[in-house]
Amino acid sequence: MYALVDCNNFFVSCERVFNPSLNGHPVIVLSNNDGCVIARSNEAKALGIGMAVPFFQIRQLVEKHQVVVFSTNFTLYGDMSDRVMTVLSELVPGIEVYSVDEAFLHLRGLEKLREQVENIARVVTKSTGIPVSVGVAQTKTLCKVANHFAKKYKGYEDVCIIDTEEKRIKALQQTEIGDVWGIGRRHRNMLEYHGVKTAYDFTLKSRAWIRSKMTVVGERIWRELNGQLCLEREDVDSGKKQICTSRSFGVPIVGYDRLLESIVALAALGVAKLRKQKSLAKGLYVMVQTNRFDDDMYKSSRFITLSYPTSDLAEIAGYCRKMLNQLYVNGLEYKRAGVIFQDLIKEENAVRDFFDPVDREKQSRLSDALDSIAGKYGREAVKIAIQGEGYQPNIKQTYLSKRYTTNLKEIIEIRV
DNA sequence: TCTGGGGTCCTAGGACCC
DNA sequence: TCTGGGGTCCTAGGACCC
Repeated sequence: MYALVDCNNFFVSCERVFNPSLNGHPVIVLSNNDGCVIARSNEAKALGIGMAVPFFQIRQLVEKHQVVVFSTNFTLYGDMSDRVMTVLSELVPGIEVYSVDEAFLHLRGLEKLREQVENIARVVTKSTGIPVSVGVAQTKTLCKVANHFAKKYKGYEDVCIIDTEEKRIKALQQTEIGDVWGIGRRHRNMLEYHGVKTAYDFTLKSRAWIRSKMTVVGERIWRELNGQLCLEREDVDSGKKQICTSRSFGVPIVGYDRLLESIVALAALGVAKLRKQKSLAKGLYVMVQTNRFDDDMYKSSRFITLSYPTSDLAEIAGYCRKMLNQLYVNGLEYKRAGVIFQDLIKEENAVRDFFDPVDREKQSRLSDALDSIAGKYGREAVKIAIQGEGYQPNIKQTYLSKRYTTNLKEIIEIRV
């Protein structure tokens, strides 16, 4: 049996841990640039504040109901996520971290299932302050269904278990097709057009029909809902397959030099992630874009395959410049840019090439030195010249909370 | 005025090879 | 007149997720 543990309103819950007076009040967390809503407390949901709604559209509502607003604080949420995952991994034989606020657990046998799972939830909340919901079933997709019920209906007390055929059918009959994991807006419309309203209707269609309409992706969902496990264990050690760093700019960027600085700064963030998982990139992708809500939006990208895989920022910055030369159109206001590293390989699998013009040993020693300085003094301490002095992240964070758990200067204060 | 960021997986279709 | 066909690799883009 699998269990899906999902942190309730995760980012809001993180803020509440350090600010318990927020309990019972409507709270929301905003995306980068304070652009739109990415987390809501139950009270905020009850006010009708939707997910991903632009902040400016709900300003009045926020003022009227005194909704407490936070800018996104990923340093804090990332650290809290690590804590939750650590606690979970100590409680069960196997864990697959699926996202910042969710993990699939491999349960210990079937005995006292409910007791076992309730205990997991209790321990997590007690040791981290984060409330969770748990869905238990035979397949991951059914766990998602169960989790949905655990969240939706008070009666389950945060734990829903689907362990009989009867419960499976009943749960699927009460699940709208659009709420099934893996069914997005497109497929929902298509399925509803064909009379498939619930998850149960979906399972009654023939496998061949599903496959012809939705490829193997749909077929997997169909099998999982029917109780056949097909989303197997993820390879935990594999690391990310691509690393993507992109930003929207609060203030648009004009001019080649500023844009290049921003792109290299994004590449620097990506390189940090790349080096952390000890990978090298063979493919590099750079993207620039003007305002996506304009009719005449300009969006363009370039991809190159590197002759020699690397994680060296100076070298990558050189490629960024080459690609930007091809992408750049003078006079535009750029609102967004991104750098993606693809075709990642592990450092230890890199093959030294006789014709490689770069001394990789030396380059690697330099990068290691930079990493260790960054480790002590922060990523801002050392930069390469092309990043420029003037580059600011250019991000609005009006309602930022403190980094309670990772920065000594911002540690929680207790007054008595 | 103001509209996120980081991922995964799959397919179609072109290029190229034998 | 008749003008192969199968395999593989690559890339762009769709769809979805949190």
